Amino acid sequence: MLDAEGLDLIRSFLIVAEELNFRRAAERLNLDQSALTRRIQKLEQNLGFRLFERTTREVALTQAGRSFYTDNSLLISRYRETIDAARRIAEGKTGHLRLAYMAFAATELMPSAMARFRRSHPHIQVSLSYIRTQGQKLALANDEIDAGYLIGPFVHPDFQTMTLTEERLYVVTPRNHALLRKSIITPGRSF
Amino acid sequence: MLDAEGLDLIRSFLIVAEELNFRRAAERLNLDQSALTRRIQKLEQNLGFRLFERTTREVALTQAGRSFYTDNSLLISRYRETIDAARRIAEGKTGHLRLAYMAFAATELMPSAMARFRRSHPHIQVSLSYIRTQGQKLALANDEIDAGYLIGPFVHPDFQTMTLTEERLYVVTPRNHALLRKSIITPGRSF
DNA sequence: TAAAAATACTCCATAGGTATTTTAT
DNA sequence: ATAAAATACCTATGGAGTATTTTTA
Repeated sequence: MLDAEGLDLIRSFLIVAEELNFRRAAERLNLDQSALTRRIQKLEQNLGFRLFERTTREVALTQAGRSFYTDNSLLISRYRETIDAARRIAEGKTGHLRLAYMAFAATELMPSAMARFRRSHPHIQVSLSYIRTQGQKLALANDEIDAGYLIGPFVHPDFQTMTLTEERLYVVTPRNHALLRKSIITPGRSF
Repeated sequence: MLDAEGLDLIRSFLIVAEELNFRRAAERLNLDQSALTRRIQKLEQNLGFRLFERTTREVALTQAGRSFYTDNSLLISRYRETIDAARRIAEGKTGHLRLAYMAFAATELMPSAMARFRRSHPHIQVSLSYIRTQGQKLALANDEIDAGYLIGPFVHPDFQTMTLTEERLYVVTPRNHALLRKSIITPGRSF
């Protein structure tokens, strides 16, 4: 696994700190002892302080080296975890879909789509929230949701829409209401 | 400050993720745009998945890239902190001394030494613990303390001793005790 | 067609290997 | 005398710059 790529110096340091022996550490790193010596020298030079006290007979961490070791062994393993997390997402083994819906989609559209999605993408975690059209537009803009069922039209360069269903509008009045005598009714103040 | 040495790829990624534009990111990194392109390519190749979706017109994070960014945005600064912490120790600006003492040192020796030490090394944190001679030897071996006031002799290749004071032994007896008639008294069962 | 990312090519710095020297026990 | 780290020297890999090509809105 070529994980901590680019962290060669730090990784080398950690190994030496564990082995306290350049030759063995070099072996573990598949590297020549002289190269490892130079790596550590370079790291120490970059940092500006010594990490090891060494004679040809004994290698020991300095106090600063000890601190550097404990701090960074955590850091590297955390870094590896971030890679794994990202990889899982890349491979579709996990993920998160934040979906909003409103009344018109609550009974048929959303539940049946959800059922299909759950079947085809079982590793994706889905969170649902009930938000109405205007709220969804805000939520989309604020990156609080990834998609939503809303009432169109909604035209915006950053977003895509797809018409899933069309519904006729009905006017409901008392019996014999004046509007019933008109042949065309326009939405507005008129009624 | 040549701090994040070796974290070039990650740092480059973070900047591109912020700018979402290779040319601008390259400028921020004092680097040629083509070099930056190659860095990201290399990082992606190392990781094994794509971090950006890019056309010549638009650069966007992939889901995995987004995860990688949020997880690692603090990585560099955390790493810098580990360096600073170690450097402070290396420069003697901070540190920790774990000191043990026992009765004979509690009234004069230790307190006055502590006062001097505090003055000369105000950044070093000192923790004191009351442990008797045998316990101190164990504690030293287990790296639980750094130094201690104990009753010598104590000869061991891993440790150094320094005689701070010598005390005469007195024998206390009831009046007219038999021992008072001897001219030499040897410690042991004799009394 | 214009602006941005990707590629081709060259050059140089740096990192690694081999052989040797230094050092401490 | 020996075992380990450090150094000298050489080579090769890889990363950066320049110039150019490809791509898409």
